[in-house]
Amino acid sequence: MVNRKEIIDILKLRGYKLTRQRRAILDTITRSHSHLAPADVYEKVNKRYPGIGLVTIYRTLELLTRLGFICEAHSGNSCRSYMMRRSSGHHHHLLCSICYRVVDFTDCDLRQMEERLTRQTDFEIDSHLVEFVGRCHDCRRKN
Amino acid sequence: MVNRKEIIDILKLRGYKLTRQRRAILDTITRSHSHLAPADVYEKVNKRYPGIGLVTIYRTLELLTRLGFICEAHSGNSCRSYMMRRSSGHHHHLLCSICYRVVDFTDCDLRQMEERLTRQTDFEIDSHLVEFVGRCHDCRRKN
DNA sequence: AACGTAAATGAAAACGATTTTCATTTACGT
DNA sequence: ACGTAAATGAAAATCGTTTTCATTTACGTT
Repeated sequence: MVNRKEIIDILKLRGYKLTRQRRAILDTITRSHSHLAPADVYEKVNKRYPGIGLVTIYRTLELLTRLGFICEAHSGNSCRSYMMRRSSGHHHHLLCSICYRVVDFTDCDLRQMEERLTRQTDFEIDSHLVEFVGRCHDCRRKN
Repeated sequence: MVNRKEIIDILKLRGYKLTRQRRAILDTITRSHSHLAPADVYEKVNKRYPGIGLVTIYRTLELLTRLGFICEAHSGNSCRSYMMRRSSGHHHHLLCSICYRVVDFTDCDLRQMEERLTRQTDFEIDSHLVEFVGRCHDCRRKN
């Protein structure tokens, strides 16, 4: 996983300014282990660093996604929620539907499936989307 | 796959009225082999059956989803696009990113993956989302 | 075949999420 | 400390979706 320090270095390197707002958003997303919709990020950020606009949240999320530091989830929360990219390479997510916690996993057997599908359908497969949704240990115990 | 006739019978049976609009929308979705965002459905429907409102499209898509006749795609087109449910049981989609064609596949090895993840993370897994995105034979040839 | 009724529709308004615009502020190299 | 281009915030615009409500329609009953 890329840590906050490294991200800041890369931002500098690429000529992006290190603003109070970007620090705050990075800090918040790094700290959280959930997948967060833009509005969630806004709320969380403003608790610790008041006065940061929603527009800036959107712009920063867009930037961090473009640079590959965060990635999207499709199931659960909202159809467009973000979380830190913890594993740098090819990986997928396991989402808790109660606390929005995210667990990454990298070892997927989909290559075989992909090859089989390519053979059977003559598609040239470019990408795949895999997410598991469940309830984590802690949330199950609380219910 | 459930055909148009069967769907109409089930609608009647459950007390839903068979309106011009519902017929038109069913006809259009059944005919198409792509995944369609609500706006796409609206456009297609109105080519053949003019004068059907977008609101009705939304309501009918909601109904057909609730009854399980159509299902959603998350990748590609829009984060919320619909297509006929062709296989009735557990299945997944392979989407063409150019013509929006959809191919269903049922045999996935995810049970094993699910079990492994359950063991490793102590999540109780409720569902999974799997989609492959690629370019189909025809679209590749055209480029 | 006409009637009555509840359900379905359409138009407009409301709504929520996201994007654009533009004037002001800020980070950072000089 | 200064200058400049980039970043921000507030407001407006835009887009997709939902709600409201008056009108229309499908369909069971006479």
